[in-house]
Amino acid sequence: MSSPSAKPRRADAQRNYDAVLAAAKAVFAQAGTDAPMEDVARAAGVGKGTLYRRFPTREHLFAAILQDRVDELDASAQRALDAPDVWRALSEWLELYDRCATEYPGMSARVGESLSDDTSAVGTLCGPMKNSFARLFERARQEVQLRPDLTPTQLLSMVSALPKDAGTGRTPDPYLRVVLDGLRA
Amino acid sequence: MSSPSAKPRRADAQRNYDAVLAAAKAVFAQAGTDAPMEDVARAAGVGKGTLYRRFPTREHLFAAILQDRVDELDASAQRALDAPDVWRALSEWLELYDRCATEYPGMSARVGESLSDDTSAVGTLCGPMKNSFARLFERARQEVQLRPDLTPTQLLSMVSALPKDAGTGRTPDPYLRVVLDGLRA
DNA sequence: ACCTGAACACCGTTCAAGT
DNA sequence: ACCTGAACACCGTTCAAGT
Repeated sequence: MSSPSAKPRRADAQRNYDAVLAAAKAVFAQAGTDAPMEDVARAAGVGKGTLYRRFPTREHLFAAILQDRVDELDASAQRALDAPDVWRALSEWLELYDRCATEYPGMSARVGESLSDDTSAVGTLCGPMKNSFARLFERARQEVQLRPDLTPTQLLSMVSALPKDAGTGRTPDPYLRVVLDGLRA
Repeated sequence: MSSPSAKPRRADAQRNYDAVLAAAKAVFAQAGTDAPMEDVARAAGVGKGTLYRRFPTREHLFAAILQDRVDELDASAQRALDAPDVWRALSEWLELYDRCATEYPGMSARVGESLSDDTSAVGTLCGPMKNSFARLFERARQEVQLRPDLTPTQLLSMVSALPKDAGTGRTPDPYLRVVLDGLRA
């Protein structure tokens, strides 16, 4: 979809970028989003300086990790605009959104916090997706009564902040169901 | 209500305990729950060692800070058991709960995470309150239809995790309204 | 019994030296 | 242009020395 902000050029730099990204996914999936950056560098087989050169902050790393997922969600929201049952499409999209970072402990909560900050790396990454979702949300308003006191972005923040009970991969998530039911005016 | 776990005996120790607690409230209110422990010690006018002697972990400090509020909530839940309109009482109690730590940025999210861990300081502190709330919750079930797939503690975790939009002290919180509406089966 | 602050450990971040 | 790891900084945590 959209190209990552500024990919490095040299071959070894690209290799390191990829290695760090892959290592970060593995480390954060296993040890959560608070895992030491040092562990990521080691797992990638690069020096700490290289890690920081490619990803100036932890959050830049998160944004890179989420890139593909967010692009998919963006595309999915656009497709949903033409769905016959918009409420159903909205619900299903939110189920996808709810799961999109569950393999990284602590990630969803972080996303929820930075989502409405457009200056943050994750906030910037999510800009297009937020716009697509907002359109879907507004269209859903025309079909079903949605409560008027919640913006689309607030809804996303709320879903991101939902507890993620370990183990119980129950589908659909009871927490999300509360939100979906409560969303209707 | 219940007495704090193990208060120190000597006068100076007691003074330090109180000073640290007061300082922690001020510092965490101003700089959030991630503020350096060092800042708390300095604000209290004690050495770092004294802080750690009284509060072995950051979370013990949180538990001490929340003590009074949680006791009040506990008492309030017990009173609510006799309310004429239990659903209304439940709603109002959850509004209190929702606000109970808002002056400390990041605190609610932390409470939500440790709430179901009975071995944690905050989880232990909240034990009695959780029990009182569970009774209120079960009584509400008899009056109104509540969704069956959510335990009382899950509900509390969910409310604690709700985004706290800075500035807008809107009452009642739109996020909580979503939860309350979505709670009815 | 309790207090203090120096000492240690850990980790995020920077940067001089090297390729 | 990029990589590396030593160096620095910050802060949580411990503990020897002192009252």
